[in-house]
Amino acid sequence: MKKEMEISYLHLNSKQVRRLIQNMPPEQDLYELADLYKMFADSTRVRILAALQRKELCVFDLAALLGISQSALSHQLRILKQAKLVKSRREGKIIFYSLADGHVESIFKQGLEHVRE
Amino acid sequence: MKKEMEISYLHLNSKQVRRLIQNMPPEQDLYELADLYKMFADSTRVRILAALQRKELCVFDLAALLGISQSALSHQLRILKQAKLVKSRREGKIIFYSLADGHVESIFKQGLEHVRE
DNA sequence: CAAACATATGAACAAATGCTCATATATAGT
DNA sequence: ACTATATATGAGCATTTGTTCATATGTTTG
Repeated sequence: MKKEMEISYLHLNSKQVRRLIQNMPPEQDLYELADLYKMFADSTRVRILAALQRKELCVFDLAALLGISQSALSHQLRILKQAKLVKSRREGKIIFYSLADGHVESIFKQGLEHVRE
Repeated sequence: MKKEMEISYLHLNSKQVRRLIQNMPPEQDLYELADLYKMFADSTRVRILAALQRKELCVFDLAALLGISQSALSHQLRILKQAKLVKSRREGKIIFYSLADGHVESIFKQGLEHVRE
């Protein structure tokens, strides 16, 4: 009987690796995680979210503030809304966007901490 | 003299919006933030990072574990390494990869919390 | 209702991304 | 030195992504 080895190399059948597989988050969660972070993976969207951290803003102000076209902004807002990261409310002609919940802010802050070392 | 209005619409010159701009994180940080989250924005990379959360693994085991080609994995590991999210150490022919620091884990967990509501 | 304003959307296109295939590099064993 | 093993890398390709341009939708005002 060989005794257990401590290396993991080519040990896909060993207890260690089987346990590792079982302890991994469900595949589904990992795909959703990637989808969530995709929202933060574009500088335009990150800048939008950063601006909305302070207060709600209308599309026109957001576009001017970030220096991007109304159309590009609108496309990105739609994406962020589908991902439930922002919400909107209408007031007459104007539509105000704001962050959907606190998670966005905490994800944001966590990332900044890492970036700033 | 008009008195201050409470709506923000078309108020790019107002105090409110000027303050908002000043309070935003520096542009540079936002670009780096997007680059950081790009690493988490692909399901292959997320799965790699998830596997490495438990323990270091060699390329061969990782590929088998995740069911992806050695080449695809190697390309992604290079990307993750350049982003300083993983590190590697050689032991003979074998190269073991592990997470570079605790930030990866906390970013990971934070995202999962959001995904799981 | 017509005109002006605020935002949304579809098509088209360029750039970025992730994979595969073939090949290169590095190490170990004989 | 030769071969096998483990990992890395470059080129090519298909897919995805973000933008622009033109146009559509919705809302207020005269």
